[in-house]
Amino acid sequence: MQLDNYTLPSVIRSCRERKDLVMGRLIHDIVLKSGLSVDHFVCAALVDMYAKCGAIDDARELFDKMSNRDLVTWTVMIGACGECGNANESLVLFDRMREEGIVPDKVAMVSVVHACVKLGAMSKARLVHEFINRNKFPLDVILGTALVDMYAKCGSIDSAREIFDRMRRKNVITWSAMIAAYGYHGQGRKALDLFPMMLSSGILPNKITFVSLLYACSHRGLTEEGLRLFSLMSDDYGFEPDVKHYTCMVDLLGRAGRLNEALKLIESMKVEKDEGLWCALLGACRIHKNLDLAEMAAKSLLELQPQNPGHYVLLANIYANAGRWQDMAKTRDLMTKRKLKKIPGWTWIEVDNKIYQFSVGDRTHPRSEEIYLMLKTLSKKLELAGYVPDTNFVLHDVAEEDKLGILHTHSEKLAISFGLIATPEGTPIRITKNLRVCGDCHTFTKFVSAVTERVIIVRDANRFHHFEGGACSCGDYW
DNA sequence: GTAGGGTTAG
Repeated sequence: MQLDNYTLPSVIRSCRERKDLVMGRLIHDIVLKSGLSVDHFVCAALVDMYAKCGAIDDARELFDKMSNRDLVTWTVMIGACGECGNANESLVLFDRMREEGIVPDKVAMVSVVHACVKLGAMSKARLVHEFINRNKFPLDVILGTALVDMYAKCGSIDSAREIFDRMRRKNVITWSAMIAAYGYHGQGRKALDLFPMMLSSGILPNKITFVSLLYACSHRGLTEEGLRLFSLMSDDYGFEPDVKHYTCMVDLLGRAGRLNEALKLIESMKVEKDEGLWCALLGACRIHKNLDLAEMAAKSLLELQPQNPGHYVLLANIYANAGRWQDMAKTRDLMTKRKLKKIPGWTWIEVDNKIYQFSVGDRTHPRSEEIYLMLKTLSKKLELAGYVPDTNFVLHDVAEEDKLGILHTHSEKLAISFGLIATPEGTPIRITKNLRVCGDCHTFTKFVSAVTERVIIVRDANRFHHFEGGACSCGDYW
């Protein structure tokens, strides 16, 4: 039989679902020979298939070659850019789409909202929200949930809650998103308070709801509550814990210093252990300086994932904190031998709707002189207030003096200094980091919030930190 | 009769 514009998209969708790029390319060849390569449905399906299989360049090439792109194809491409780490491009595409006269619908807006989530850029988030309001898009449960997630991940838990409260219809995903949001903003109590509210509104939790609840407990040190929920999950709801639930529990017990119980729990597991689980245990060993257990966790971790430089850095930091310099050097050598490099840290800050990016020791910013001057003045004030730089967080083979220099110019310190000179006094400073914030920068930022009387909101790779008056919302649990 | 959308650990 002849293939047509109905059969081909279905076949292409199967390739997408199975992430079968080889088959996908084969079908693409068939499309080219079939004469259907100008069909909307076929093309959109191909772009989507390439994007979801991680072949973003192929998706883009095909997209650029299309002569008449319709709304769905634009939406697919906008979503693909956001997903593959180029959320900025998503927003650029969104503008271009409208310039070409294509009117977005609510599904397109979800992809745009999602790009803002990835960017973590509050001013963009507000603009997109205004656009949604101006064009009177009804907040259905999916677009509403996306907005809740967007505001939370851009740093405003209050705006997220406002949207949440205004949503007429909420489902389990909406509730879970809000619970998770309180969790990563360090407001564990509020996360837990939502649970009975959710139940009384007739919504049943799923396994993800429980991950979010347990996460909220571990990040606030709510140990007993977490243990109760963990039992409740299987006893009352019949959910067998998966590795994510165990990871939250290891984190919960580990942070609380109950490392032996954490280890016992791991040993009792019937599901497969993954690197995240060992990471949680290793992180707890760092906090509580348990070197023996750290080495055991690190061994399992590096067996499972020998190519992740972050694991070596974490272990090396643990050794450094314990003054075990030889072991630290060994860990670093192992990294070199395996040709691994520490992932460079980046920090972003938005000022006047523009995003500025900093790396360690960065001098590319046009106001570099002023930034470094601010950093210098600031450091003097902080030291008078009692701040002592912790050079254990520098993993370079350099003399102590140089270490200070490197630590001093970590990307988050530069971004904060820029924030201080480029925004009005008293306004909050929001920054985003691609890695976890380092211990020294965490202390530094606490002092800055006290000395400058600014609220500083930091989104790192894991969670949010709200610094105010010399303290952090994470309660130093991070 | 065909395509695009939201939540989760470390």
